[in-house]
Order: sequence, then structure tokens, then C-alpha cells
Amino acid sequence: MPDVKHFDPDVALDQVVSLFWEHGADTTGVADVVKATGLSRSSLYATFGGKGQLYAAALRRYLERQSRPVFDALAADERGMPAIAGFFERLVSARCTGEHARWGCLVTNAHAAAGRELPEVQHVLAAHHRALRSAMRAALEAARRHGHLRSGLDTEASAETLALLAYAVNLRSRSGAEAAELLAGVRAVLDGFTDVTTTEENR
Amino acid sequence: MPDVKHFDPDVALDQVVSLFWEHGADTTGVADVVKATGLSRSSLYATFGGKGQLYAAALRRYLERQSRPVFDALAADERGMPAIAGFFERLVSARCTGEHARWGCLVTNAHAAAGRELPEVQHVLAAHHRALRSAMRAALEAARRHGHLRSGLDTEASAETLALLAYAVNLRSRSGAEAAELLAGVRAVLDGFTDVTTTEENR
DNA sequence: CCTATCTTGGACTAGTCGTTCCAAGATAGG
DNA sequence: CCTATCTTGGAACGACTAGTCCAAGATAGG
Repeated sequence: MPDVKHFDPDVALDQVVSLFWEHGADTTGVADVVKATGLSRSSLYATFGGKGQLYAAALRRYLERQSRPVFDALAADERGMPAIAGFFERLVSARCTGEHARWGCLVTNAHAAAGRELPEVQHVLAAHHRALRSAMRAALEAARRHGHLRSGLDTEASAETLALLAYAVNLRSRSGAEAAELLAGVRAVLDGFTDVTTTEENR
Repeated sequence: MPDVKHFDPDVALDQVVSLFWEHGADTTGVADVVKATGLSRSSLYATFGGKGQLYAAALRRYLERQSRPVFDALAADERGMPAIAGFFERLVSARCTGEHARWGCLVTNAHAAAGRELPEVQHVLAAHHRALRSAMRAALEAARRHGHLRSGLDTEASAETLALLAYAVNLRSRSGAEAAELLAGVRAVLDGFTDVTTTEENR
């Protein structure tokens, strides 16, 4: 058997995700990737292909490692409205403070960036949206079972609303929006979705 | 008096706005600007300065010529909820069909693009957000005077919500989101804000 | 140990980036 | 018409871009 890779493609891809996530894919050059990963250009191109494929791979990785676990936890959370409120509180907190403060979301950022028309990228954006919205729908259905929801509320449309709201939090937080401002905007939506007769215990 | 400009800086800047708006500022080179405007590099740099200043000028121009008139009309509209619903219907329509379909919003796109940390750019983003939210607040206050609003609704927080929603529509539409999907998401929020006892006449 | 086969470092290419510069051209007051 | 002053076209700049290529190095089956 011939030579084998002298590095772990998995950890390299994680480093690339961080690079593209923080600084934007457009403004990150292959030279930056080489410096950050410690790989040579040869290994990089042999393993991932060109920059476009590397970007698509980073998007897929972000969706699976960053987004998916959170979406799955939300979808499995049976608490109803408190689960949704908790999701947004954690989201705002992660976007405004800590290690990834002001980085936004790699997938959200991809909506405005170049390469959004590439089939591979479009597929990830669509998959991300489906996963986010269906997690929201599941959480809303749990809320409905608890009687938390206003009567006549359209679950499908409301799930879309909450997904849109998450994108907006990701976007605005990247440009320095204050956490309190974002949380107030989220709270107003959740209040509008909540059954007025059983509001108290869900705050 | 010496020589005067052989072109109109105003129409040139409008052409630059279109370029940055459609294709993104990061991926649009000075060569593209030269080609689109017909100007020479000399005239461009003498009139607007470097690419960064040109981008900032384009952002300001977009805010004043594209956003501001719509925001002002919304703020002055006394109809209440129908005014807000109309704003979003026109927004979704403009983002998904017609001349600027799938272009998104230049200011919204700027949130994810490079140069968002430049003071001049940040100032435009902040001004845009203030203008959008205060127009939403004015429209909500009109809605309150008409008795359209749910009792206990926080006008300031709800204005922030509607602003966030507009950003999300701009962002998602750029990546091909369907108009019906976006409208449903908007409708769910407006329904949540509306007084249930006087819902019928506002649809 | 040998060798076929893959990986690696890094030089290299062709093109593009934003920016500068200057001679030639245009303008309008005197 | 003359000339001071600005504008304009376009050549040129160094730095950077994504991507290619090959000799040297590493690996593990035979």
C-alpha cells in the first residue's frame, strides 16, 4: 500500500469551517486556508478539490455539526413553547457572546454571499431550511398538545415564521445588533402565538 | 473655470448601486464598475475615491433612494394593519418578481458581506435599521388607534419583530425562497399581533 | 530491503485585484 | 485665442487570486 495522508481531513475541514464562518468565504483566500490548516496546497486540492468544493463541504459540515444537533434537540423537546423560547435564548446568546460572537451563521451568511447559485450550495441552503422549519413545526405541535397555542394558529406558517426569525437573528447579530433588542423581537412573536388564557406559566 | 465632469455622478452611482446590489460588492471588481458605468478609472477614483468609499456611497444611495421612500410611506400610512400587510406584500413581490427579482436588499446583504466593520458602513446599517423600525412603530401605533392590535402588545418590541421579518424576507428571497412561503410566514406574525375580536375587516 | 504508489512542499503560472500616474484632451474665464 | 485647471483614457504597478505541476519524501505490501 502506498503512502497515507499525513493529516486528518476531518479536523482540517473543521478549521476551514471556522475560517469561512468568521471571515466570510469570499474574503478568505486559499492562502489563508493553507496557513490556518498547516496543509500544503497539494494536499488541500487533492483532498477537497478547488475552493468552491471546499466551501460546499464546509457548508455541509456546518449544517451537520452545528445546526443539525440543535434542530434535532428542538424537534425532540416535548415542552412546547418553553422549548422554542429556550432555542432562541440560546441562539441569541451564542450569536452575541462567547467564542463565536458576531460570526452569525455560516448558512445564513451564504444567502448573501457569492456562489449561492451553485447547485451544491443551493442544496445545502434548502436542506438547512427544511430542517429548521420542520424542527420548529415539531416544537409547535408539542406546544399545541400542551394547549399553549392560540386557537386558529397555522402551524406550518408559524414554523416558517420562526425559521425566518432565526435567520434574522443570525444576520443582525453579525452586524452588532444588541441581544436585548433581538430577544424583544423574538418575544413579541412568541407572545402572539401563545394562547392568552394560559400565558402565565410559559414565561 | 477649468474643465467640468463629462458625466453625471448621480446616474453613475445609480449604476454602481445596481451592480453591487445584483452581484454583491465583494465579487464586483473595479473593472466591472468601469465597464458598467463607461467611466475611466481616473474619473471613478477622482469622483468617489477607492472601492470602499464607492461601496459606502452606494449603500447610502440605496438607503435614500430605495428604502427611505418606502419607509416614509409606511410611517405616514394611517390605515394600521392593512398598511403593514401591504408593505410586506409589496416587499415579497419586489424581491421575488420583476426587475430586481432575487437581488435581495443591498443593505441586508451588507450584513454578511466584507467591510461590515468599517465605520461608514456600520453607520448606514444602523441608520437603515432605525428608519425601518421606526416606520414599523408608526404603522403599529396607527393600528393601535384603530383598535387593530391585541391588548398588551409591546409596540416597540413588535416593531423590532417586523423589521427582523423584513430582513429575513430580503435574505431568503435572494436564495430563491418562494413568495407564498414568505407571505405565509409574514401573515402568521400579523395574525398574532391582531386583536382577535376585530380580525375580519383587516384581511 | 525494495519498489510501486500515494502524499507533500513549494515553485510557478496566468489572471485579476485595487490603485497610481501621466500625457493628452476638454473647458471656460480673461 | 490663450492659458490655467480640471478631466479623461489608458498604461503600468505590485500584490494577490485560484489553481497546476513536479521532484522529493513517506508509506506499506511483497
